[in-house]
Amino acid sequence: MVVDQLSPTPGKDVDIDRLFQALADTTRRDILARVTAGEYSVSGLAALYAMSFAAVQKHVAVLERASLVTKEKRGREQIVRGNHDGLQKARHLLDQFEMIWRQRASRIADILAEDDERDLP
Amino acid sequence: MVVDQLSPTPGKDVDIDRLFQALADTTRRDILARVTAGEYSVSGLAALYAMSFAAVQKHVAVLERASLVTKEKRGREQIVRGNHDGLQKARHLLDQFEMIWRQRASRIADILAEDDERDLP
DNA sequence: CTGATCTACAACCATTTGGTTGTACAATAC
DNA sequence: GTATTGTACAACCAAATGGTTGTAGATCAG
Repeated sequence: MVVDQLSPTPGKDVDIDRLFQALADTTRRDILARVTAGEYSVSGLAALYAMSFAAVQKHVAVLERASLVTKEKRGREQIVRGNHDGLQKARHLLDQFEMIWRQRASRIADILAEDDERDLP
Repeated sequence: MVVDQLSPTPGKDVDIDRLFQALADTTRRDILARVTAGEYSVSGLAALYAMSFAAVQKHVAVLERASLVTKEKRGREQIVRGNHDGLQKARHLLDQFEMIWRQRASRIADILAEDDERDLP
């Protein structure tokens, strides 16, 4: 039975830091949702928000560095697409926390079960 | 059939920003994992990391503001526990992105299906 | 009571972040 | 050809972040 396995890799995990950091902004989450649903050029995205083109460009760069998005040059435009793998990685991370939670719950259940045994002859 | 429903609530969602921001740090994720698995006092947590007590205290505060953790005073100690609801909220958010992805996939499937219909008499 | 422990909070500092404007260049349109 | 569009990138700025030290208040142990 595995008892303790909280941080298999101790040390800064910059990739995951970047992943959640990228998700920690409303504009970036909105961009991610849009490019996940369909294709957008950077300027097409920029037209949607009340901020400069450069600002949107930076947001896309943050998403790209976090592997949540990919860019591909098409003519003079840069097409942005959602990257499913990046998303799944984030989801997987949160699922691990859910697992830890359930492990704790079952450990508590085990303790209760041991109490029951003690009551038996 | 729902076609477009990317941002039902336009505007800064500071709660979700805080949620992912809180998750975007290795130390905080480690703290979260530990207090999700069991109980820790703030000083008990502080003993685990190569940084000052005040720094850990701040990390716990960030997790608390993000509703990922709760604190409860017990004697002179402050007990930190994982908050399952906060975690589920984050997971739910990523599940929504997964949904958007699948909607896009099925929309593409629909287009292909329409092509098939055109081929039929 | 005295001393040790646990916590809270302020002040400070370096770095990062989220935004701006401006410049430069490649690809398209006319 | 020239003009326009889409992008990249630098320089700058205010605010937030992640860390420090120091001070002060509660609570517990002897």
